[in-house]
Amino acid sequence: MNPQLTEHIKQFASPTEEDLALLFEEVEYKAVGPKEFLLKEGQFCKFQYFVLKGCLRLYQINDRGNEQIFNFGIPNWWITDLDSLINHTPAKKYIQATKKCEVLKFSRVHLEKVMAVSPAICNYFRILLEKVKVADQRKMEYSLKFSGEELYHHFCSKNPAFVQEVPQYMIASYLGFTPEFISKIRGKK
Amino acid sequence: MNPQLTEHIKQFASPTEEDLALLFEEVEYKAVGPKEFLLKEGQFCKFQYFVLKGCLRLYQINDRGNEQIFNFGIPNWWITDLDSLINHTPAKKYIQATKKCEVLKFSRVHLEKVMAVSPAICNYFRILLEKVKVADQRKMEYSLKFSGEELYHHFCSKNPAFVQEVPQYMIASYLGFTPEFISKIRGKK
DNA sequence: CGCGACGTTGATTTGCCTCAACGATTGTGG
DNA sequence: CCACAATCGTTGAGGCAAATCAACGTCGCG
Repeated sequence: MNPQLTEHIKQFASPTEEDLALLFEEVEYKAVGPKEFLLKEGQFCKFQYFVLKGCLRLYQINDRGNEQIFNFGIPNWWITDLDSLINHTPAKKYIQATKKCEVLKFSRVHLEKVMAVSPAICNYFRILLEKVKVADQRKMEYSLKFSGEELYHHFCSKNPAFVQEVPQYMIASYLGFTPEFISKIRGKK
Repeated sequence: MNPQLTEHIKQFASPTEEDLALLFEEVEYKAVGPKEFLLKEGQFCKFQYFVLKGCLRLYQINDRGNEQIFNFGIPNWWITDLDSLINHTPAKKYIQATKKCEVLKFSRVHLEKVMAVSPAICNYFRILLEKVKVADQRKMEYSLKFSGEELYHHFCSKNPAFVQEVPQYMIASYLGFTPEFISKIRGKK
């Protein structure tokens, strides 16, 4: 029964004590070292991770050998490879800690059981997914209406603390740029 | 109690008769003419639409006056401006029929009431949102790993029927291209 | 210290956009 | 039923933003 996650759930839904008891019936606390992997390409993803501390990234290596970062997992957020998780296919992605992390590890099987009976927990995840959808949509919107330079500055202004914490080349990858391009933007003044 | 939507829900969840009765307690069937709007910029979006027939698009006009299409609403799918809907802000987007359509109109207030008490209906929407997330993620993945030409051909091969049904410039907008660019790709052979 | 990871800088290339002019098709009113 | 406009698609010339390629600087760490 982790207070940090409990608190997070209560921000969006109103679980009963029973809901929470059921949810935490099966959970594993896990400390993760820097560069450690929670998922590698080819594995079947069977878990969702709630990030307590640190930062992880979900990425993929494309045909040209370049990394492509889809999401970061920051404290009070979830990270998983949803495609592999829900379609029961081998992952094409990696989940890796960018620094020392602490996470809660939930099996998908368990979470599905919980969601089937608890409207509160189900609603919690639904609401998170809706927020994710809005965020993704805004990202698309910005990437079309801003120039690369504007996009980078916008991202930095919205996430001033975050950009300090991860290497620049990961920001580049997340925004869909080359590391050189970011470097040139920064060199401009 | 619409059979088409009932059938769709049962593909993903197991609602009781009571769940369905509650859901359909408040719903409006609506015929929509070509180019008719279900939402315009500046309005507060308060509804989610289930598409029975036809095709709609969710789009936005950006600073340079260009249309930017985020989603299409095709039969057996939902369409709404989620950002406006969940954040209670004025919409920056339009929802417009690309042809003659039939939709079911549900108010968000009602759906939230239903989801609060029915795990089945809540799970239905959660599962759809998960699928949407996976689809969005794949779109991002492709847009980075494919060239424009490959992206277009990939889209056409995955949606052969759909590309026949909507004007080419909408496909262009959805994929993030200019109409001229698509035209040039097609001219290549 | 020396190596590897990360960042910088410059020269060059390229994929796609912009702008402009010109068909083809549809539909609408006279 | 035709004239005309509006809508949609095509084609070409030219430009630009960002990628690529390559070389070098810098920092932290075993």
